[in-house]
Amino acid sequence: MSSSKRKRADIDLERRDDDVDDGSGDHQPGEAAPRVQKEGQIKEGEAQAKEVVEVVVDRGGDGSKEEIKCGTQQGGVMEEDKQSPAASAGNDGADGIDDEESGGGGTRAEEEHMVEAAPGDGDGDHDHTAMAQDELSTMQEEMEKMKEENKMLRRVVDRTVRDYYELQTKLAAYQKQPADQEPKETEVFLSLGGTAPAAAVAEAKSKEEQAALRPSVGSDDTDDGREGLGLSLSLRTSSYEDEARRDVVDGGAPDIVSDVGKARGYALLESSRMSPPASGDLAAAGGIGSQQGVNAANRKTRVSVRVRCQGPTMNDGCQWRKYGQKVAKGNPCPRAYYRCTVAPACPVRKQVQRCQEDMSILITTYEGTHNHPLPVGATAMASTATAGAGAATFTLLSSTSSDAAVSGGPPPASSSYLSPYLQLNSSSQYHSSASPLMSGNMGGGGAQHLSMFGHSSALASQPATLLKYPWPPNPSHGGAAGLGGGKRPFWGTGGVDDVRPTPLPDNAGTMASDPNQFSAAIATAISNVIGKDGQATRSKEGESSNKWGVVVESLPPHE
DNA sequence: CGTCTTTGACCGGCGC
DNA sequence: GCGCCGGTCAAAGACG
Repeated sequence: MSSSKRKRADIDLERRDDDVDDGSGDHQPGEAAPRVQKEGQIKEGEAQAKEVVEVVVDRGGDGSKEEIKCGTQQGGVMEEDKQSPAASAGNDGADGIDDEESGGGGTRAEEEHMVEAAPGDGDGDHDHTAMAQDELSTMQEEMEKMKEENKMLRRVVDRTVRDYYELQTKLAAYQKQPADQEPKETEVFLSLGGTAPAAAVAEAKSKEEQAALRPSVGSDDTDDGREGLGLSLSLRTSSYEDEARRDVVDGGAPDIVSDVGKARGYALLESSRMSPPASGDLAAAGGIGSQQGVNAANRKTRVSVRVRCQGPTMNDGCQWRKYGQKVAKGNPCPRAYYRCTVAPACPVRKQVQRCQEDMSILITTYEGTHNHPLPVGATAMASTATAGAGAATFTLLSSTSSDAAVSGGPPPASSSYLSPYLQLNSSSQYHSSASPLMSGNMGGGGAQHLSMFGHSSALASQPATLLKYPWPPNPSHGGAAGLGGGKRPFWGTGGVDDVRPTPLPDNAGTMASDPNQFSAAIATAISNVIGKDGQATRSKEGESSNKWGVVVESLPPHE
């Protein structure tokens, strides 16, 4: 990753901080439970701040200025403000309007005041007055537009929040179903991209929702393929075999690819749990004499992540050893098999395969549960472990396409269902912290489809400070530090030292600078949310906020 | 020299 | 029972 990219991430981060302050007031990180509530409460006010954030996201996501204008109008103004200081006179006013608007103000009088004041800051020339008037009228029009958009956004957010809570309830109920009553496994599809996976979209109800929502959310976009980053999550039941097949099929879904083709960050997560692992599974994993025996248990937990990635594999923070490669039927691209080498007996494996339709998309499927402390940077497989263990840990992780990877953070103790989204937003310097436009029903047998696509980030209020320590500040996560076996740091470039408690901008920038990292983080987040059982919502603070290893070791007996 | 990747062979599950 | 296919093993080679 280039230094320029990193720098931009830092800048965005700062901006975001400001935005958060403007819009959401002061949220304290780590208060996840109240946070959930807060989401609903601030949703209206957040609509504005959201958009600001969103712009930053879009820009970062595509790394081009053009992308920026795909954001909301407010965002565009903001961007101009940033990019061309020369035009700061008018833009400052616009910026101010943004703030006023978010605060519920944004009246015409205020607007005039702003605009007139701006030139005054310059030279105060009378000739500029006429120009200012023109500008004023233009801005008034923009304001009207913005207001309309805001209304739409608020409606969307309202609905989203309602849906979310409804869904959350259903999800909890669903996850509490006894394993033996669940012959089918649950799949979770998460996609970061312009659109939801085709398979997921196929669900009628979800489709409806998306159809209804997308226009409103994406209305600001000037180009279709660039809806920026979207996040969609679907949950459904299916047979294990089907899932395996879908690994290929989904990847090949034309509509996905087409959309993905333009979205920088894309990830699809697929989490499967045939049934909760027996309590002995981990023990077996730990003692793995025969991996075969363990595999059966391990396979109960599968997480598939699709990330647009140029490298042969995405760096998810763990160490892997390739032990095989095979050309799977239906996809000419060979599938590589990796084994976790963090611990000698770790049963976790992953399969990496390029998407047939879009070679730039890497489909990584993690399988199994780690039997060792995980590097905080571990991505989906970490989540797998967590999910399998039923622990409510969420982590942000990184996955770079090549070397360096910074990872995400120790979960806020909360680990509430919402936390991932919050995390998502908190870390989405570049990626859309979309308003979780969740739709669909958990209806029996049916597919649940959660989609968070688009632009506004209903959850943007989450303080960026959550990212301050994407890794446990506590060196005792030594699992991570030592996980490389002393060979290689999990975070490529600088080794462990580099990633220590560096303040927010650094790591956040790193993550933000790599869409893949973020995608993987999201995947992990969602995976965790889905993977954990209902119990997870209780958020066993001590454990979940501890390190991964602890989580793994504290498997609920009933699991 | 140790570690990792490559690659062909082998094994087990599944469908016909 | 047979063949296909996915997954794994293990020897050989590559690399630092």
